[in-house]
Amino acid sequence: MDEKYFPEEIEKKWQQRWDETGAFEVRTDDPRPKFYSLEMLPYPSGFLHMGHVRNYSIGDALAWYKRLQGFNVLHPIGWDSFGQPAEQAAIKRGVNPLVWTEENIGHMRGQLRRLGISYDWSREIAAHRPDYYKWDQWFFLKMFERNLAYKRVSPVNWCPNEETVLSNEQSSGGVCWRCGAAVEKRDLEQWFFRTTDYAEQLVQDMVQIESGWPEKVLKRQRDWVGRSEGAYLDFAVKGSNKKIRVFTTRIDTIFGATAIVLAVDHPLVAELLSGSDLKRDVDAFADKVAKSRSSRGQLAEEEKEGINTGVIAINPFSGENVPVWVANYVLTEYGTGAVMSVPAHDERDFEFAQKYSLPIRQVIAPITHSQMKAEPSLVVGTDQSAVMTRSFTDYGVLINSGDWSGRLSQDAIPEMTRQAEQQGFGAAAVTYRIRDWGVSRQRFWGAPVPIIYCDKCGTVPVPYDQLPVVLPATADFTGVGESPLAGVPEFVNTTCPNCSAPARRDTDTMDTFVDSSWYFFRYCDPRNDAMPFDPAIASAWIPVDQYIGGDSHAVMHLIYTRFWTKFMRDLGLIYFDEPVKKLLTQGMVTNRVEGTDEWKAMSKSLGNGVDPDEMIAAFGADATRLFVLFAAPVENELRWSETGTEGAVRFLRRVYTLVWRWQVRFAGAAEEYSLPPGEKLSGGARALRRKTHQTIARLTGDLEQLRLNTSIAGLMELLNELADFNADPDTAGAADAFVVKEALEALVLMLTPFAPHVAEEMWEGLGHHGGLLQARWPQADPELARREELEIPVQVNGKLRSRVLASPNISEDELRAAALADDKVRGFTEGHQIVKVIIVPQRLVNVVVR
RNA sequence: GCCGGAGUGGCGAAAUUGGUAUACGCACCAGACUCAAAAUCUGGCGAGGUCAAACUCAUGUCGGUUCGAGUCCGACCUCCGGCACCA
Repeated sequence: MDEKYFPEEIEKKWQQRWDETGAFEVRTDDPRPKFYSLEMLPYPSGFLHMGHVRNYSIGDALAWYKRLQGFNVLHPIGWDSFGQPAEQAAIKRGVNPLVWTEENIGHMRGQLRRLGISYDWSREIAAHRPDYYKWDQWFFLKMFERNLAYKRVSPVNWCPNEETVLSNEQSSGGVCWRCGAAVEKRDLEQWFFRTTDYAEQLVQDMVQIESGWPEKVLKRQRDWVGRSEGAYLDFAVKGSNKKIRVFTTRIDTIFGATAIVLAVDHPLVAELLSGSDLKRDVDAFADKVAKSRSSRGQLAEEEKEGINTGVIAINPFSGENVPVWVANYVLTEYGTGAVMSVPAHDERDFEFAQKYSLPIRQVIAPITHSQMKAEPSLVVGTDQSAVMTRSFTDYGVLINSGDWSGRLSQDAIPEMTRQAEQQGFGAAAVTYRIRDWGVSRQRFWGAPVPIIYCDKCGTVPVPYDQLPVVLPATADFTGVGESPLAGVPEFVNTTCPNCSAPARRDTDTMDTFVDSSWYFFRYCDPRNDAMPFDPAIASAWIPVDQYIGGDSHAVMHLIYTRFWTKFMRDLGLIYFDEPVKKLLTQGMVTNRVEGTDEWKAMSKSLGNGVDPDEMIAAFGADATRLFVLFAAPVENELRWSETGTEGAVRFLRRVYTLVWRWQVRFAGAAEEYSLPPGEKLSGGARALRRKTHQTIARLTGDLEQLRLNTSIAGLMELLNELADFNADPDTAGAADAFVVKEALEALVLMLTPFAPHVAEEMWEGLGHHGGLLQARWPQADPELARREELEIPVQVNGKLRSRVLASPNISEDELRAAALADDKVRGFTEGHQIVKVIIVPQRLVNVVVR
C-alpha cells in the first residue's frame, strides 16, 4: 500500500494480477454451487458508453458478492458483432466489415479491462466468427427439418433508409427502430421461424418466471403474444355455397351484427365479386388502402372507409340477412381477416356504422351500478328508438336476442359457442397477435442462410458436414438493392448436395436476433466444435440466475430467447422451459442536454455523452463504478453528475487513508486479534461493533435484492462510525484495535463488489495474502447487532412527545410505567383520562387519552 | 383512448412493509488549517416560530380506516413509460 490513494496504479496492478492468474476463469466441474451472472452482450460499436458501464458494474457487483459467498460464478462476455453499422461503415467509408468489427472489439475489450470487470475472458465469443455462426446455421437447419423454418412471399416491412427488411418488432409504430424512418411495404421471399407455434407456451410458461421478472416486462410480453379467446363463426353467403368465417370474442353480441366486414385483401373478396360491376371500385379501394398503409404506420388515426359489396350473408343465429362490406379498418393478418360488425357494442364498428348510416342495434344492456351511471341512456328492455351516443362495450345482460335474451354475457358466451359447434357453424378458438419471426435480411454482415436452390431438386438444405457456410471476405457494398452476397459469384454458385448439378446459394443472411437468442448457452461450452454446446454442461449452468440489461429488449430479444429455449428443449438439447430465472431491467443513464433543462439518454448526436475512459482517467474505475451504483436504484434513470463521482472518490480515499493508518499496527505487531475473554469494551467500541454487524446484516439483505445504492450508503455509515470512534493506532488498547480491525475488514470485504481494485489493495494492506478470491463474505452476529439500550419514542394520541431509555428485554409493564412516569408525557396526560396504552415491543409506546 | 409505474428537502434518494419522515450522498453556508487558493477536517442545512426553547405545519390534492398513514382504502390532479383499429 502506498500512503496516498492513487487509483491508476492500484487498478493497473490488480488488473494485471487478475489477468496473469486467470482469476475469474471457472470450471464446470467445480464442486461449489453455481451462479450465473449475465449481462446483455454489447454490440461492438467501437466505444463503451455509460449505459454499458452501469450494466456491467451491476453484474460485476453481483458476481463478486456471490464469489465471496462461496459460489462458483460464471461471468462471461462476448460480442453481438453482426449487424448494420459494420455494413454502413463499409458502404460509407469503404472499410471492410470484418476489419472494422475486430478493431472495435479490440478497443472495447481494452475499455472493459480498464474498468476491471471480472469476466472469464477465456469464454469470450463473437457472433461474426465462423465458429459461432456455424451454429446459427446448424439451428436453422434443425428448424427447417422440423418445419419451424419456412419460406413464403410476404409483404415485409421495408426501411427505405437502410434498405432492409425489418421485423414487426423492429418497425413498431410504423417507424424503423434504429433510424426512425417511416416503414414501407414490399413483397419479398422471406424465411420465417414459426414463433406462433410456441405462442401458447410463451404465455403459459410465464408462471415459471413471474417471481423473478419485472411485471412490466411480463406484461409487455403478454401483450405482444396477444392471446385472445373467442370463437370462429361461419356466415353463409346468400346465393352461393361460400362461407365467410369471422373471429369474435363477443359471440353474445351476434344479434346486433348489422354487417360483415372483410379486410381489403381477404381472399373471398375477389371470388365473391368476380363478374360484378363493383369489382373495379373495390380493387381501386384496395390499392388506395395498401398505399396509405405503407406510407403511414398509424392505422388508428386513419378514417374508417369501406364499400358495400352488395353481397348478403346470413346470420347463423338469427337467420337475418346482413350486408357484406369491405373496409380499411379490418386487419388481414389477425383472426380470419373478417369480422362481424356490431356497432352498438364495439367502438370501431360504431364509428363505421355512423359514417355509413348502418343500423345500430343494442343487444346488451348494462346491469351494474357503475355501468348505469356511465350509460344513462341504456336501460334494460330499451325501446329501439333510443339513440346510442357511443358503443357499450362492457359485459351485461342480453336483450333483443331471441331466446338468449335475459342471459348474462358471461354465461351466454360459452353456451352460444357450444350451440354454434353443435350446429356446425362455429367453434371455440384462440387467436394470437404474435406473428412468425421473419429472419431473412438482404444484408452482407450476418450469418448466411444455409440453403441451396437447385433447378432439379428445389430447396436443399446445406448438409451439416458442410457447415459453416462462410461469408466471403468482401463484396460490393453499394448500399442499395438486393443482398450484397448476390453480387459475389464465388459465393452464390455452388453445386447441389443432392444431384451435384450447378446450383445457387440463398443470398440472405439471418437477423442478428438469431445470434443473441442462444449466446449465453455458448458461453458455457464456448469451444465445442461438435455441437452448439454440450447439453450436460449447459444444464449445469443454465437457467441464468440473474440477467441484466436495458428494458428496450423487453419484447424482442427476451421473447426470441424464450422461444429459442423451448425449441432447443424440443430438440432434446436441454430439459427446462425457461432460460432466465431473474431479470433486471436497469434504468437509462442520462445527462443534461447542453443549453436545455432536459435530461436525455447519452448520445453522440445530442452531444451529451460521457466517455468512460475520461472518467477512469480522472477518478479511477473504482470511483466511477461506485458512483454509478450509488447514485440511484438500479432500475431508475440515472442522471449523470461529475460532482457525484468526486464524492465517490472522497469516500474511497477516506477508507483508504484509514486502512493505511492502521495497517502499520496490524502488520507490525504480532498481536493476536481476538477479543480477550472478559475484556470490557468501551461504549464507543461497543457501538462500533454493533454498527459493523448491523451493516453486514443490512448489506447481505440488500445485495440479494440488488439494492446497491442502499448497500453503499450502509458502507458509508460504517465508515462514519469508524471515523467517529477515532481511536489512535499507536496508542489504542488491544480491545479497541480488535474492534477497529473487525470493522475495517468487514468494510473492505463488503466494498469489494463496488470497488474491487482498491478493496484488493486494502485487503492486502490488512495483512491478508492470496487476494479476495480466497476471502469470505463476513457473517453478522445478530446478538452483536442488537442494541443494548433502546431509545423508545413515546407518543400521546399518536404525536411524538418524548423518548425513554430502555433495555431490549424490558417487560411491557415496566415500559408502560417508564413512559407514564416521564415528565414530558405527564405534561400532556395531566387532566385527561388515559384510555389505553399501546406498546409495540422494542419500538414504541402510544398513550391514548381523552 | 387503453394498460402499467411514479409523485417525499435545492438535487439523487432512504424509511426494516402500519410505528422516531427526510438515512447516505451531492450542492450550499459557516469555521479550522493556509500569505492565499485548492484539498482536507469540524459543524450546520424541510418550512414557520423563538435570543434560545416550547410548539405548529410538512411525503401531489381532497376525503376515509386506525391509538398511529409516505405506507392501507376511495375520488381526483400531474408526470413518465408501454400499447394503439388485434374484433
